[in-house]
Amino acid sequence: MTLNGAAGGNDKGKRVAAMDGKTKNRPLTPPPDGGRPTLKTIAFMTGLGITTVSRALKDAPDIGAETKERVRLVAKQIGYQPNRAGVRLRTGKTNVISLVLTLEEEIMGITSPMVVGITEVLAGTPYHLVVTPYSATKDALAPIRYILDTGAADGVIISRTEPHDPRVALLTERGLPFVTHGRTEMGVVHPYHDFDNERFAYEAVRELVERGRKRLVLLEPPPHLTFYSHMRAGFERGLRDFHADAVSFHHINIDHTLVEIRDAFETLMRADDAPDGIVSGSGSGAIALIAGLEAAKKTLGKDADMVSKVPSDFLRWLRPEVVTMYEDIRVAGRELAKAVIGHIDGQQSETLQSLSQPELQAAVPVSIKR
Amino acid sequence: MTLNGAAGGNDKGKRVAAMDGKTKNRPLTPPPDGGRPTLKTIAFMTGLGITTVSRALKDAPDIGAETKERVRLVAKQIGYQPNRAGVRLRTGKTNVISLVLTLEEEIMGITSPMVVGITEVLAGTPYHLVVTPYSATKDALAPIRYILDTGAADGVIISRTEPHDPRVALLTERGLPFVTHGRTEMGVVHPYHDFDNERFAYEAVRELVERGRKRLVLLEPPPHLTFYSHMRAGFERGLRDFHADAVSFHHINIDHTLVEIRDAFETLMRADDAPDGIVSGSGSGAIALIAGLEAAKKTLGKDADMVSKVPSDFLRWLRPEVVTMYEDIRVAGRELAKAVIGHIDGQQSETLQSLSQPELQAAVPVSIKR
DNA sequence: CAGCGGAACTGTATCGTTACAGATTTACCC
DNA sequence: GGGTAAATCTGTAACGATACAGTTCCGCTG
Repeated sequence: MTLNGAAGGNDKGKRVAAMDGKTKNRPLTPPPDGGRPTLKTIAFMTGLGITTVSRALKDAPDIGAETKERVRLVAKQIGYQPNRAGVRLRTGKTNVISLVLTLEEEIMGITSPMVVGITEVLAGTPYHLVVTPYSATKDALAPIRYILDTGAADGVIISRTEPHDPRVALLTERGLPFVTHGRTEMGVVHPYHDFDNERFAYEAVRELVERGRKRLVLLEPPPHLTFYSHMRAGFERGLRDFHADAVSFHHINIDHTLVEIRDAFETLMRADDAPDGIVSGSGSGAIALIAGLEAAKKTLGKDADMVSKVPSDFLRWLRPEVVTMYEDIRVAGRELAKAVIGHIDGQQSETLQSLSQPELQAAVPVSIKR
Repeated sequence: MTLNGAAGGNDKGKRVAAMDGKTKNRPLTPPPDGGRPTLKTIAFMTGLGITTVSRALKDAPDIGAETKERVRLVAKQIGYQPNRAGVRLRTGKTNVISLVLTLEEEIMGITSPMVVGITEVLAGTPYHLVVTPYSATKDALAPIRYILDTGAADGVIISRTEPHDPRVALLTERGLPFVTHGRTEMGVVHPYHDFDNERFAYEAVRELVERGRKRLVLLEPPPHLTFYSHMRAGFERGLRDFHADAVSFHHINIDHTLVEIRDAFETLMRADDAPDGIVSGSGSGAIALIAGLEAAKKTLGKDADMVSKVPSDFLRWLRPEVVTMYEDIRVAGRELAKAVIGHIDGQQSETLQSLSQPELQAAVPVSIKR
């Protein structure tokens, strides 16, 4: 291999551009070392122009096959990684996915496994996960506006959807890719992942009726959230199909504090028409219900049975008499991440919708026999 | 107010720079609207140079008081927010704090309240929180190297520290601000926040001995983590001071699965020299211990008492007979965030160290009297 | 051999910001 | 009046990447 001039060699007889000394695209000076490599570094090492290197790394059609190979090799050797700020400034692409969370969303820690699931998927991509919180007591639109106004992310993940969700309307209108954890009812087709709460409640009723329970109560989500109606619908369909009655508990929902839930439920359980079957829409809520039931001097499994949706397996360890249906939040996180990326990549929203089914949690495995 | 030329007015008789038409710093054309405002927008509106606007917003000493006022007013009116990519490219400042997490760190969801605590503090700053995961089974240094190599963050939060932690060594050597959740023993002074596990174990022993327990067992952290020795030290100091004996359970620690812990503990509880007092270093571990104890046909509160460290209040709702000491992870998140920012701002590391004390959790409040 | 098309590569301008080195004006002094 | 310092403002270049509009050279055609 021959070397022609200061620039790197090229022994295939190709012409070498004139070096008039005023070029900036063909770096003649080695980049100051110590810093991380840039396109300039590779350009210097290969003797190519910065533009060529950039295009070679993108596999552009107007770059020679051998050149691409050389560039890729050098880039890999020196561990080149594109400067995110440079890309972002020039192209607007942030390579950021924003997870928008309520600060209050913290009961029973739904966030942890979700973040894990999301990052598992993002690990194989150039995307970073940025957590953008908001106070539920304030404006849920604020973080969305911030992201839109500052171009802070390429995609957004939101949860706690409402049937007519202003965040979904805004994001759709402004064309920013997003995915929701939960569905909407706005006639807008958008990516989502959801847990089948209708099915959950229906199966819960079936389970309770099979255990001989007839007077059922539901600890439901707050009415403004979409999955409220899903869960209620499943509950009521179950009541009809399996011939059971509902006991009213509408003044309390899973967003109430544990103490509130317990106190209200204790009152209910002391009433003459106390329920004998309980469907709990949340794992932490279930704990408060159990406490209320026991405060009313009733016994779980005897005076009443309970089916609860749970995000972990604590309840089944501590109260195996509760029937638990597992909602895998980690999987949800994975699905959500895949869906936003799909949306960013221009896939059809219809293909980015998924529903996960409740799984009846098996009993804790018993290892030691006696 | 008079207007001189296309540029905004200035009626105090100050000179107006010659407009030779080739300037780029004094924008003569309105910025393309629809986009978000930049310094150029403000420069156009005020008739000032871009540089002046930039310096005015930073309150630089060489800008007139009235000019600053005008610039600030316009900036506020049009909702100017600096472009992060521009700043980052030019200055290297990312305005990012990176939370480095193990994907496996998920038992009992320590992450949720931590993320909430951190974002609560960051909300009042220009910092964003980026979650950077790694697989504990692989190289814990990988994410640190990534951040260092790509300049991905201004500050880093790490947890699960070891006495000689290579991450701390690397970050210190490379001068990137960080804070650890947990201490180290390397002779390196660095910001940290930690829970006083020594005190926790000591007080736990006191509590158990006061309840008449004499043969105590500790469910400890894995030995390679720093707080292992803290907790052990507190436990042993307690044994000495309060005259109790230790029952060995060293082959199991809080990183084992719940099933492993339960099975091992069941075996232990069936032995002749079974313990009568239990100190659990983790809330989820406590659940497995309870299960093991009950599998061995023993009763909590009768055959043995337990004190556990917990990050939430489930255990006290479901098993009020367990004495729980609360570790407030949300507060930890806040402290960690404050400490990294302090470190970034150049505060002395010594002043950025804090230790939170275990609080004996009060019983669940009883509201309904009968 | 002029002309032309295509392959392969390159220069320039630009995104938004800031460091740095001027530039202009005014005030003031001898 | 000339010189100087202080106050205030401005232009240019640069950070790293990319879009776009060339440029160079080759082979081929008529």
